[in-house]
Amino acid sequence: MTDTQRPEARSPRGFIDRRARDLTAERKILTAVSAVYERYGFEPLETPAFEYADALGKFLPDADRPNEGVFALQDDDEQWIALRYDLTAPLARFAAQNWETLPKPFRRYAFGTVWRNEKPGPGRYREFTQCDADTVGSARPEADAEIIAMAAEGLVAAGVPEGAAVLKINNRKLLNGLMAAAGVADEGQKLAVLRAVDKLDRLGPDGVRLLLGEGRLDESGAFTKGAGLNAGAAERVLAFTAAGAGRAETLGRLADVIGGSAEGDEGLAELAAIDAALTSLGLGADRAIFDPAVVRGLEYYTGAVFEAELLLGTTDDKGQPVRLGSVGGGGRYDDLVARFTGERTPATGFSFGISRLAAALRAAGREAAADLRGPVVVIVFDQTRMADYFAVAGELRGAGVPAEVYLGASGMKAQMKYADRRLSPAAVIIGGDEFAAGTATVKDLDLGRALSKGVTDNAAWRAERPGQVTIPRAELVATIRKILDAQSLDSAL
RNA sequence: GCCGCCCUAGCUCAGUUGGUUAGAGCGCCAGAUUGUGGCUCUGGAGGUCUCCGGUUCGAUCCCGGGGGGCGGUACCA
Repeated sequence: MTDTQRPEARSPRGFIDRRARDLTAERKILTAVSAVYERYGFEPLETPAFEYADALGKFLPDADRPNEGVFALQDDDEQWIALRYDLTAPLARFAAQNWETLPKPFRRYAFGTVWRNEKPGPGRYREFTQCDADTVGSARPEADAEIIAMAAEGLVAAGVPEGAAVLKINNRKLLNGLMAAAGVADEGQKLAVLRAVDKLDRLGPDGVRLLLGEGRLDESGAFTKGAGLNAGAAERVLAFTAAGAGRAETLGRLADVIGGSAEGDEGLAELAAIDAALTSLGLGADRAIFDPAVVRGLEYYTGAVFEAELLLGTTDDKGQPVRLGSVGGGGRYDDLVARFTGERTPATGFSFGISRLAAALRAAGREAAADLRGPVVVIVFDQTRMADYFAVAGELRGAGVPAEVYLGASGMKAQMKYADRRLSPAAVIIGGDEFAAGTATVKDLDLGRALSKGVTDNAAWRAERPGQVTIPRAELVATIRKILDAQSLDSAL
């Protein structure tokens, strides 16, 4: 094979490899959040990674652009199938397909990988994990409130300290009512207003004012066409987005701004009911607030919308402050199942972006050091005694201690280095002396890690053999157990 | 998608106003230390200077295009 024929070892754009550090953290979050969902009475459901493209809805592949937004391919029966881009659309399909036999309302949670064929950015990939819970078949605002409460509890279970995250709640009907009152009837104009409001956190009121009016010229020189509202209507929209305060107080302020549109009043009533339910579920304004500036996606939400925002201050690899922003979101989508059945079916749900949540927690230094632990390494001192070494590893494993026999070809020095690099708590050394005496030498690597900080002289360091004890073979497991119980990795690192 | 910037060793980056042997730090490997990781010292390996084409006696450097990355913007279920 020549050089030019060799493939380059690289992962596709927007896709990343994730190692133990990330995976253990994500699994923990997944397990914790799932447990919360189950405690609220949601049953697990797994649906396929692929769906027929028309079932996914919005991004229908056509001959020209089959992969717009989704990863799609044509099956050998000529039908387009596509990788799911979230867990809600497959749920809508499942609910429609099995509606007759499902207990209603149907409450399920699901987690899994989703794929989006779009431009990757920092912390934004084309493949990631979501954990999602939905109630299908209940129009009650309490169903929304319960989803919100569950999301708040999920955050705590995932390791977010109380007070470090907030659920922001809004209702599409308010925005619709506002626009009706402001005289916005054109659908395109409505969308433009929603997009403008969605940018409030990034551009501020002045930027949004421009986008509500004629348009805005950004620093790269690109011009974004605005919604074309007149000044009075634009100010009315801005006043609406600024109405956030305490939950009850926000409701009062919004009532003033929206002023009696039928749809707006409906939205207000729903929010009032959500407020009451949240209060009885024990969620105060420190954990769930009304924020009129929350928009979420444009397409399918019909009522309440929610967003989970992390408030932890964090920095990236280079020490730059990072805005963590949203780690999950959801809302009410009363029309999604109707796409299949023709019958309006109320539904509401919430999704966590697990990878993003895990990355945020790691960035905030909330990662448990125990996640990084390697196994106890049994040093191969004598190639002819492999059976004995495997017996030692087996004994440790039997006692529930992760352990492995070194399977490389290198000498003892390299084996010690290997154990160190794996962040192993201990190494087991059994050589000629130990075999003869019926003993084992156990080296506490954590202790060495801690002591090494103050060591400058290599000869003395080696002579001392810190944390190393030779004990009767029968006491091996107990000795290792003692080292593990000390959990000295934190102080060693 | 559009606009701008960038791409030299595994990583972070020097450097060559186009000239023949391209550098550093960190990391990696080995020895000092015959059965012992982290400190120190010594040595070593590692580069088609992102790729393809053009200009040139000669291109890592100049020009064009591709790819990848970063930032802004648009979109974001």
